[in-house]
Amino acid sequence: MAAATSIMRVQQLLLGEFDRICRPYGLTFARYEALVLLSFSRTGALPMAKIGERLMVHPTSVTNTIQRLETAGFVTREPNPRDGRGTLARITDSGRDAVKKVTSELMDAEFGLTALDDEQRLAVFELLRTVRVAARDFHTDDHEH
Amino acid sequence: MAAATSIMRVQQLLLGEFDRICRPYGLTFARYEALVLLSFSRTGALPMAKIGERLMVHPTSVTNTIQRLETAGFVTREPNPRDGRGTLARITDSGRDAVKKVTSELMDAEFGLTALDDEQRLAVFELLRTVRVAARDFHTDDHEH
DNA sequence: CCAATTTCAGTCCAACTGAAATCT
DNA sequence: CAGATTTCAGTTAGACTGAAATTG
Repeated sequence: MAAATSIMRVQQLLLGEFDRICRPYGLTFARYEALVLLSFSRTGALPMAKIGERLMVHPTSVTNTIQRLETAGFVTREPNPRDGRGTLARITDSGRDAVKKVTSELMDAEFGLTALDDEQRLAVFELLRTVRVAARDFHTDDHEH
Repeated sequence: MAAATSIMRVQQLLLGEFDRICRPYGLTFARYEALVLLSFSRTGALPMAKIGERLMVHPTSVTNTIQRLETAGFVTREPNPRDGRGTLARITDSGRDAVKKVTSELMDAEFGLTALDDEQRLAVFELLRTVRVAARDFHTDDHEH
């Protein structure tokens, strides 16, 4: 129980710090995550469904997130040329700029894990990677109703 | 960054499983946490402000949480005899029963960390304890005043 | 008077459900 | 046609702000 509680609590601490850093840029951490995903994609654009799958969020949440990012000028929407049903979200130059600035600040804050050295952070990552791999095994298909 | 991302993601996985277990009892994980805090207190009752401090939640969130737990019959409210400004939330027998059942189910689910053995869970706890201590999230003075 | 405790009214973000529109 | 993709309307939980009432 102590391990699970610690994860919940540290996440709360991290999210607070991340949101504090994101706020001046008109972002929340959830929106920043979507921007990062787009910034790392090959073409700078991804289908809405793919974004939801990668970030493990509900399709309607993707619509909401992208709509807010579009209002802020950080992404544009365009029809998916390869699937008439779909929409692509594309990161703008302004969006890439915001990602760069926020990421830089997050790195300055050492991602909220200032209390750990590099080796300890790696240990956390490796331990939790085991959990994530196992969880994906149990949720191979999220699309059933 | 990978460590921070892992913590965020595993928390998401854990919270989903915890909420799924809590739901049949009319609880969310946040309300369950408040009940656990009360169940472990010496007298079964705590001031609202103390609950918020321990769970690191806003005073208005405590009011909201306790109000819902009261509606469900899991806590009662009473004036704080030691401070006329204050209110005590007291866990009921029904609340203790719910905590017992949910905790039992959480233990059966191994707290969502089935992929880790005992030693690994301890490692996670120790690493994250360092982070929490730095963030002053550990209350070594466990006695109420 | 000032500070602390709690509550209320209302806002915001995000996850969700159910349904609809559009397209494969 | 069935199935996939996205959006819309509305609900819910929770965190927050600002203000008020009460009391120390």
